[in-house]
Amino acid sequence: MPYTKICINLNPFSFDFNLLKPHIALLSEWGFYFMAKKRVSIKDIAKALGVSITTVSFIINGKAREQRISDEVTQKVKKYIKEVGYKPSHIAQSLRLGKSKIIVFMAEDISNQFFASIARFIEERAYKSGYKIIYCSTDNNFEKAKELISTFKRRNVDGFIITPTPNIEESIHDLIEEEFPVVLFDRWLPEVNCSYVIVENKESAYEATQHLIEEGCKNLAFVTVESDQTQMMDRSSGFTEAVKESDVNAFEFRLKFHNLSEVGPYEELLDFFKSKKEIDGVFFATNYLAFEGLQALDTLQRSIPHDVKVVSFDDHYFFNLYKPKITAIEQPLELLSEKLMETMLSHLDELNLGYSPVRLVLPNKLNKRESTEN
Amino acid sequence: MPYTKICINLNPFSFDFNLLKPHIALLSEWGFYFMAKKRVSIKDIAKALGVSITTVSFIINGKAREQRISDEVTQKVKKYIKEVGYKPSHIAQSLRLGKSKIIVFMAEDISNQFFASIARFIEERAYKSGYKIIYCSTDNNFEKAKELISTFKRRNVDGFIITPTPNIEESIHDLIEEEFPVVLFDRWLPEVNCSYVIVENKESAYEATQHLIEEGCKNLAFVTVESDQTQMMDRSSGFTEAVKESDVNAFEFRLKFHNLSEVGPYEELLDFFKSKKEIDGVFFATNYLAFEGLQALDTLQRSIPHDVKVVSFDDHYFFNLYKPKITAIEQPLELLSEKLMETMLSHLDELNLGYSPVRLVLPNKLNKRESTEN
DNA sequence: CAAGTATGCTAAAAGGTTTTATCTAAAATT
DNA sequence: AATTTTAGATAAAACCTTTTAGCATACTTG
Repeated sequence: MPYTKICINLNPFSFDFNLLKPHIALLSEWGFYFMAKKRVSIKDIAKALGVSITTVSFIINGKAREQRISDEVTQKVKKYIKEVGYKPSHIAQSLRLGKSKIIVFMAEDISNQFFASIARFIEERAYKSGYKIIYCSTDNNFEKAKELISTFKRRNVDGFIITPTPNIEESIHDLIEEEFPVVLFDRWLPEVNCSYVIVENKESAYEATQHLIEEGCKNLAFVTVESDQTQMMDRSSGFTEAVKESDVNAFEFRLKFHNLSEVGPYEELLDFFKSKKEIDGVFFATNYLAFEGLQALDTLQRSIPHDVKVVSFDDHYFFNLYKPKITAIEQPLELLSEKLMETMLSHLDELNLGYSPVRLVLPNKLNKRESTEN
Repeated sequence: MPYTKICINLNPFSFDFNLLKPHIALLSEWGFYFMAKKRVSIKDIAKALGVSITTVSFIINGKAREQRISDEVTQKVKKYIKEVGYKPSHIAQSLRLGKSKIIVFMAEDISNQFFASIARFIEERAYKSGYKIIYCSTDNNFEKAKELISTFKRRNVDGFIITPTPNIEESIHDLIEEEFPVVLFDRWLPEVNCSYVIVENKESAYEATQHLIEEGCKNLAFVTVESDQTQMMDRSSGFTEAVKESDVNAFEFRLKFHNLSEVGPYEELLDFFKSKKEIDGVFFATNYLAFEGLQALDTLQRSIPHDVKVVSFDDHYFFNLYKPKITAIEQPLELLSEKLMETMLSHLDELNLGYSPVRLVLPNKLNKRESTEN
């Protein structure tokens, strides 16, 4: 909201607009333009009403009684504020109070359904508490995340909700050292003493794998991406553990990291399934992999669940729509978001009280679907 | 980033930490805590280097030469800044300059794939230009949107990107009057002279309907929601026009607005399709409706594309994955976001130059898929 | 009646920038 | 020699709040 530097302050009670008209006309001819409405500040209110800034501020902040401002003055000020529609400048408050009431939400990719859903829940909760959310996507790229963290520090954001990228430990550590509230999610950093909210990756992977085994699979595949982040490691070890406990064969297939220009995961998976004809059960470590894998299996005419049984981590609307329906591990999105914000807000409340991290691991739900064979 | 009020400023060049140790120990015993690192301000730099704040500011902002600051001083300051890792406070800058470098993205629902994708593209573009994005979801609710706009005004956001809700005209009008840059998308407001970026709803609906007719459909259904917003009206009129030009029957089915608690669209659609057995072609006005409709058709055992041919507005990853693949109108998400930000940034540049709205209507792409009958 | 307390309000500092106007000393021009 | 220009820097205002400390005046209290 820009306004010209030449600014005529008008007392709305004592001014005759007609006096001004010829001057405005002249100014307009000179190429100036006239701002009818300058944003009114606390100072303007004080001046207009002949009281001090302090008084107005106290009244605005509900401290009138406490500060022994007379009812008469209080009413006068309140009335005027309503009249001119005054709203305090959030920026000035931020500067004064050192709080911006902004939380940053650093997702891996905000357009991904999982993160977008969480974004929605978080937004809801944050706005209720007077916080706004700035989002950004790290692409799981360390450099980018580091850069983002640094620019957000400058913005005096009040807290960080982050899906940590690889190698980000030091930046997170610094953040905590500087007393920024930080909550990680989806994955965590064993080397950093930081709050996080994650799900039972290992347990659910174990359960899902067992499910495949119970369904009679003998040759299991675990399809994942090249990553040593906790969520992937845990899913992997859940799978491995379940496999060890029974006498089935297991294959682990790690997709290379993909740039969009390279050959896609679909082709890679096609090759993989072609080369392992014996596979009769697949565990996809993410739903994205599952979507690609399902296409590959379809191309190869392996029917689900007859020839191959499939389970995916991270449920999706489509797994229920797809024919056949696909069994998947559902993460408790709403609860997760709820806990994320709860943790964040409690950290924000307890600033100065020292840092005691909260670590939450939430249970998932295995939605078994292949029995519902339509 | 809080710090205690008792703050000992240390000149990092001339202080011996050992001198301080016993005092810190004592303070700690008293319950104080010690901040190793206070955020350094421009003032600290000036004091430490024995120059004025102005000088430092000029150097930081690349105006050293212009303001005839000697190279000697410039180098000294720059070196020191690098040493202490000084970064200007964005809040203070915002206050001073009246710009927050924040754009707000008001979507109908940020967790919806369409909006989430746009959010991602917009983010990319914004960050490149030094802007951050705050998002929020209006739920297409007028009250909520109005409230959000008002709180964002206080935040001195620099611009608004909005999917307008019904009845929001006045708020948008006020926003423009107050010289906030505003760009609408997905739909627009005929009564407000405001920039927007939308797609060719009518043209594409016409084309898609024609496609159904060409494929031999004789009894067409148009499935939409109760809404008089432009995007829906245009899709509807595109359908109607195509129908009029040929001799097919047409049914328009408008779903009631749903609260989550009510009976779902699935049941409603089931009833609809049951009652109109002659329908052999369906145009869904949104992909959400299509997903629900596909399930209903599946339940009724109407095979696609044999018994019924289907087209949906707004393409989706899943339409390509579904069996059979579903024909859909693909909106140019990336281009749309690109134009959205381009418009916004140009408005931000041209502030003060008066308001000349930009109106863009982008073409879609009809992805015909039922021929690919796998 | 002196001392203390309650009442009603305000001045001024602080928070961190940017920018305008100004200042001094030296150099260049009359 | 007197005047103007330039180089090199700076003081202070402005952006808009919140909050601490304090100032009169009027009322209690011992």
